Amino acid sequence: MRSLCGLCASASDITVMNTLAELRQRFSTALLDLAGDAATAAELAALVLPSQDPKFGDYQANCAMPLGKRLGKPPREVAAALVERLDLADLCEPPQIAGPGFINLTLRDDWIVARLQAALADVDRLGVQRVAAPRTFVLDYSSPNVAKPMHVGHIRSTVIGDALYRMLRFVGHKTISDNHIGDWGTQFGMIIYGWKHFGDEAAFARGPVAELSRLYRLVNTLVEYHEAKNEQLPALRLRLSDQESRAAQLELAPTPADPADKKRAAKRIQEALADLAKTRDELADAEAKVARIEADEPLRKHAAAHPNIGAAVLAETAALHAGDAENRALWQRFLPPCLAEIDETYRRLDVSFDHTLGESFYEEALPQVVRDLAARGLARESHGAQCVFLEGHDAPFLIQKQDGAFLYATTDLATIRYRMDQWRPDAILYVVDHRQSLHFTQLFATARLWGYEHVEFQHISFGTVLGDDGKPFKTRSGASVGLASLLDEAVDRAHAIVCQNDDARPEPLLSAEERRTVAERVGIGAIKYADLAHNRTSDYKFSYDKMLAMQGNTAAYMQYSYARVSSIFDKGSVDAAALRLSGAEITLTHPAERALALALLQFSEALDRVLADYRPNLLTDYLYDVASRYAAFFESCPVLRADTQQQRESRLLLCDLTARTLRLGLNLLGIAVVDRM
RNA sequence: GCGCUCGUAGCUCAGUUGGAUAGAGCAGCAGAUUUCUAAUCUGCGGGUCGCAGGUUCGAGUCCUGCCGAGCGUACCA
Repeated sequence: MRSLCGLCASASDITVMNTLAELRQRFSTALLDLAGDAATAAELAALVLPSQDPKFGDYQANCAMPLGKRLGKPPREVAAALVERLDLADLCEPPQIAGPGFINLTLRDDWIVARLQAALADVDRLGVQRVAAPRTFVLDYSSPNVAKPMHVGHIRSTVIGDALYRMLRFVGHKTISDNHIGDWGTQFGMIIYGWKHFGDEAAFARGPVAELSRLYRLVNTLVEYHEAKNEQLPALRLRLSDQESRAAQLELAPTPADPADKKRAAKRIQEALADLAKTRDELADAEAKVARIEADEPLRKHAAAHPNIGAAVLAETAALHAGDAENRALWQRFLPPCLAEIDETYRRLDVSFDHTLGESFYEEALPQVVRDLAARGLARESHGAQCVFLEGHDAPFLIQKQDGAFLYATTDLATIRYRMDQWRPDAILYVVDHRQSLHFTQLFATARLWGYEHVEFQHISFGTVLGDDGKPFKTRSGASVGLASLLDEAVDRAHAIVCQNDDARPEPLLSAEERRTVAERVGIGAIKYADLAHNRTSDYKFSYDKMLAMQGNTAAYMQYSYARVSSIFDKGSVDAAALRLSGAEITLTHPAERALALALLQFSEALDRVLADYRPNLLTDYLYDVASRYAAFFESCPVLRADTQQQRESRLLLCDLTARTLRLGLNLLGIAVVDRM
């Protein structure tokens, strides 16, 4: 229960100064003698929420219904008693009781304006307060394998992790990002083996990473070939014949008389046929893979010359781990260019890390981890492996293999110990795809048994990036898509769109140089925003057309909205900074002004919601709402041509705050804006 | 077999500890441009929220069962 409380307190108690928090505070006070105790009052006060429909006001309190039930009184009566006790006169119009006992709240315009003026004066933070009790967060995200190029699978972890890092830091927490790269695994065995047998010194000199990825691909192909030929094909053929006879048996069995049994039998046949079809597909794939290599003369020769390549690669890896001088030297030589390559991708993505402590960093600590867990009776031997058996799990958590090698479980445990010793965090967040949830459940359970009880471990899991066919995003030939080429494609498409639109103008706005800058920001932004705008836990379909669309909830639309607002200041030769200091005031007369103002007021509430459950899409939703309201305002409220000087200045202030809210919000998501596009 | 995630408009997706008449974009239809950037905006049509029960003042949201999809499930990470 205590750990759950720790969870609830997590990152969400951000500011007592936002409107929602202020309302809840006032309700909490008013509820105290109705509810009896402070805890119940706070719980009920949490039922004050933004209204979902403007006709119910700006906020609504839903607490009278549950409280009425608790007290055995009609909810409307309770609502009336509550309104009686509320001290909201400076904040709201008189509360309205509606329906079964909803209390609808409409903010006073002067209160909204006062808040916005304060936000305007706060250049960097737009009035968002820092948390009262900062916590220390370690964020673990991106974590690519360095010996192979980053691919589409790294987008979500990198982009979501970076956005959470930025937001947590912005609201005042201490944040430490640590890129747990894979720099010590089998993939290095592959390139070491590849270098020794197929390496090309001249090619390495020309382009080390290209040469190393060639070696990686070549060795991987050969390993997979022998695996397919020697293990997969026989196994699949065996399984196929088993499944064929089972399906035949089921089909021949007499149909049961009982309807329920009959249905079950039919289902079993259906399942057997589905299994059969799946096995046939797998077999066909494996056969095609083998055939492809045998049809390629150079590959066929390599394959024939290296029949035991799989074991040999593992031996090279083991030699590296054992301290073999030659392999260590090669590792030392290969690692820097690999790191430089991924750094280039991070530079383009505008992502950086405080630390990059990969698997190799923990190599020496691993034996001690196993000894320590065994000494405490947490780990024991089973089938020759060292295992932690956990309640509620059939399979144990393996921390050392039969052959003595360590696993990523071991490294993760060593990493936890290092991070706890070094940084004493309150929370460690792992931004890793959902398929690893069992691993993290076991890892966290083991870490707690190991003594790390008072730290919040969170697996920030996310869904898969899918292609058009609804299957994991791959190239036509089935290879994973390289991240660099993905970014190139998005930027190229963005460039075409930018040029097309700018050329269509009577007077093109942008130089060739500007077009390239805009395309880079729009293209990269599109990929990041599409990722962040989807619910973290669901899969989503990757589509360049959708993410680069100008309508809807996309980076391009948000960036365009920003550019449109900015252009007003250019067009009117208005110095926004000077205007802010001029004593000009916001006045809300038009409904569209008020709707925009209300949204601008709620920026910090949106951040609260994001960090309560680490869901960046709640910020994109908010920003899209701001942009939509700005569009409505822009249609119906002339700014530069306003009726009076006072109205002109008021509207310019709203524009200024809109622009800065969009820019800050996008920056917290790791997305850059442009002044013109 | 067991476990986790999911099923919302023709398509892609939102939906805040359970809140009032379930939203957005695309696609379809109808409009707005001598422009403050139309790369835009406005309006219309479109839903048995997989199915069936249950909990309650109130269920897309929680519980149970079923149907369907994906993922995981002892020595890869």
